[in-house]
Amino acid sequence: MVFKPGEIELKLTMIWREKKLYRAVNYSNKPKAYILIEFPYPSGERLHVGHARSYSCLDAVARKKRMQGFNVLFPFGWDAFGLPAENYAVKTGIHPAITTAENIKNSKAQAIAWGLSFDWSREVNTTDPDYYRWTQWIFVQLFKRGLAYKDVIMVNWCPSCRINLANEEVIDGKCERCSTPTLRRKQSQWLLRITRYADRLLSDLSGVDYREDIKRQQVNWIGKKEGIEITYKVVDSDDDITVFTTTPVNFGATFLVIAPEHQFTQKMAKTNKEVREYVEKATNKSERERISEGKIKTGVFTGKYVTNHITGEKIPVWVADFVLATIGTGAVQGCPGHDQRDWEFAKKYELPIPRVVSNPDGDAKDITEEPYVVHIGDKGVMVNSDFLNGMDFSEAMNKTMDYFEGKGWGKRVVDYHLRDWVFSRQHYWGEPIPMIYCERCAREGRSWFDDGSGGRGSYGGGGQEKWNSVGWYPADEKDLPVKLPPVEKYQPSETGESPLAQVTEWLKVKCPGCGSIARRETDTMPNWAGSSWYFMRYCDPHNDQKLADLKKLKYWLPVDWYNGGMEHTTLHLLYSRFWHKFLFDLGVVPTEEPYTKRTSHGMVLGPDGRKMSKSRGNVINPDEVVAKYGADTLRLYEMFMGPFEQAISWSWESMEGVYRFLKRVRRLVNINSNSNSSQEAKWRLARLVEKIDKDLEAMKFNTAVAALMTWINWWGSHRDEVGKKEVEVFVKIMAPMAPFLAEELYQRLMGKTDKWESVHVQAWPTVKTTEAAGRKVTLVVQVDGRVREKFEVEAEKAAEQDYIEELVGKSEKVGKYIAGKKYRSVFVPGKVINLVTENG
RNA sequence: GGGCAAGUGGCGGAAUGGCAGACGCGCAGGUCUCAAAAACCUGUGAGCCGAAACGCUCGUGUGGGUUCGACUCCCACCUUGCCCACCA
Repeated sequence: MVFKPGEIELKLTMIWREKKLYRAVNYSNKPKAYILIEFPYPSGERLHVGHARSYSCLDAVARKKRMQGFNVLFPFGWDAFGLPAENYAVKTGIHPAITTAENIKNSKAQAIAWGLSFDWSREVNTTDPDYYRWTQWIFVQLFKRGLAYKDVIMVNWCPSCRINLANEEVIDGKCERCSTPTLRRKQSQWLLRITRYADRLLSDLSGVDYREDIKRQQVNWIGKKEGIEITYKVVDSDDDITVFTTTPVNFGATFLVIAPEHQFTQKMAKTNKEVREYVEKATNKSERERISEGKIKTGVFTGKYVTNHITGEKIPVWVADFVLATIGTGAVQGCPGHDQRDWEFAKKYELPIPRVVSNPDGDAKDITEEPYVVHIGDKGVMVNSDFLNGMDFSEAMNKTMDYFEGKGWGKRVVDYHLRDWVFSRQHYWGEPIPMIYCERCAREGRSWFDDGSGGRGSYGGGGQEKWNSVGWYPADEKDLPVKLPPVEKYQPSETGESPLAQVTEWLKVKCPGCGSIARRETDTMPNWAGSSWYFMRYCDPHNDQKLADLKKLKYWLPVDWYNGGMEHTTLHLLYSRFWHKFLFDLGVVPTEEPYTKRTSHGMVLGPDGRKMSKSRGNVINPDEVVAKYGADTLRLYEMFMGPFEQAISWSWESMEGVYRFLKRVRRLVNINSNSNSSQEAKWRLARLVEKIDKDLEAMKFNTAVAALMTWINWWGSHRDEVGKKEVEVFVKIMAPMAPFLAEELYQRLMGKTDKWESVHVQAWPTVKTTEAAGRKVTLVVQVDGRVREKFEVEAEKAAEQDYIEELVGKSEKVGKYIAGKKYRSVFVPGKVINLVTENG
């Protein structure tokens, strides 16, 4: 008998679609379950086996929950803006919208063929103007609340892609996409003030159920640090320099170092040739060069001094490129005894290295031979520090902050590793940033903020504290979306301007402020924009009045379970939490946090154990698997291959094993003709139902499949013991994992009836309905911790110590070991009895 | 340099305080067959005793500890993987 999954799967797909089995119903009185998987980029390569893994697993969860009586929302869509389509357009001249539509069509066909139970009526596509209208609307709200602002910043420029990259997109000094070393250059960019939400993004983590390592990564990325900003006055000058520190080592500060980009450096460069030359050299270096030069410290003395408040000593001010302008205040006080970089710098330029912290466990080396590096939380006792002497390192920090604040030398501040989000891209295939710049208003000092009733200024206060918004207006909300116009060339210009800058007709727009001719913003949004709120749109995907109706959002949000890649833990997850909190503050969404629970899947590696890539030739095509073995085999194998969160290599042999299993199930069900089941069959099945339910919730898909296999193995050798009713139960619990075969077998079991009913809308079997009496367990007898005997007893009896002791007393085997010895017993009901002899 | 995770048969892995190696792959033997494939059955951590059964010892990276009992908990170390990183 040859098992040909293809035809049957196609037939069932058609029926399921027709019956609309997977529709999520707004406001149903069933309990809701919103299960979300990250929507993919529809690439020309289509969906790969990695997608199949996490989709299959979460689909099994969604299907099970549906059978358990939940109103399940399990939606899907496309994160379709992105470089591949644009690069393809640059090469071929074909509009990205055309390739994107084609790719979506193909990828969607795959998802359907895999039997994923998405509610396709809620499909979203970030490149659809009806969708990005609301992405733009959110940007406008951010602008109006002062959370979107323009600033000239150093950006990472990829000379090959001709695009500015966010810091997050630069890996090892190289472009994330093409691995070309990036360069630094200045550009005016839109930024989102995510830092204003840093505290809430951090503290609200305590209320969500994210996997521990995911939480930790978010905490580290936000990187909250408490410290003190100390302002030093430059001797014989009106200038001052502010440093940030988290350590109480002021008695050991023997110099100051400032970044090449620092204001005071720029000022000195005008008059000091050495400084000028150093700055030029340093700023021309690419990020990559700076990193690769690593530990070799270079610097130049400015010729200026400041006075160390606490020691009264004159200390020199240096410029060095190991100090980064974007971190802290762009200036540090050098405490060479207790910081690796300061120590190397002091060694090279022969600056004094005093010790102000001692190691309570004893110092091995002289401080000029080796620094004693301490951070808050480390062990350390203050020395040579006057009133701090003898204090613990952390205690001394508190004392120092109080003391400096009291003297007016500095103030306590909280600093974050998190930076504001660079939101501009000079690309075509992205959402146009819906802003308008008017030269005339700029000249005359007008902006959206001081237009109208005057109430806007208070919103704008936050925005204007750091940038000059004059001349800027958001597009009128009635005019959204600002649609992408057709262009002739998709390539960004050499100057780094977006391709949109060439579309003169589109550029020209009436200024909302003064009515004269103004110019549209030509930058587009980054990839992260559309994906920052898509889970809201699924709740109400066709709304043309709002991004989604609040009542529907109240019903569906928060997402109960969100699964996605570990690589999105710091960026996408943080960005979408930020937007969600912002929209919560506006009253647009009903909850503070978007996702109740977040999990992550592991990668599927090639058979050689390495990441799949075209160039290595180790890519497994899921379509090939489906064509040859059927979708159920693909699904079940990807669940079975190993722990969900772990990276696993593809193995054709293991996959064959799963295929064999499915064939066995089919045969056993088809040849079964018993009407009654044995007691053992019943309790085994009851145990299986419980196990599958628990394993799917705990994401232990591999052991869930193994449990199905164990049952089938038992059935195979006890064929007379399984009756029709139990076969039906088995088919039902298999349905979430192998939906096609389960449906086929269920229909055969039901026979021809007037009313066709899918297995996937049947109630999930409960232990009660399967009559789980008479269950046996193995009780282990140990003597001094070693296994000496096993009893097969009924589950209830296994909990009775007297009964077990009696059995033990009768056992010859055990008797051999305890003969003539006194012992006491440790009894664990249902599991083990350990006889501990007195001198054993 | 920092953070996180993980080390178990020939391989992927199971067991998270109570029978170590579930389940699958692979391998060996067998049934069916003219033969092969498929399918099915049996065995499969290492070692010892033995004709066999029964039995015994060792065994989850290394060393220590807690416990009646440790792959599981604690301490130290070694190794690997991933993420972050001149973060003041």
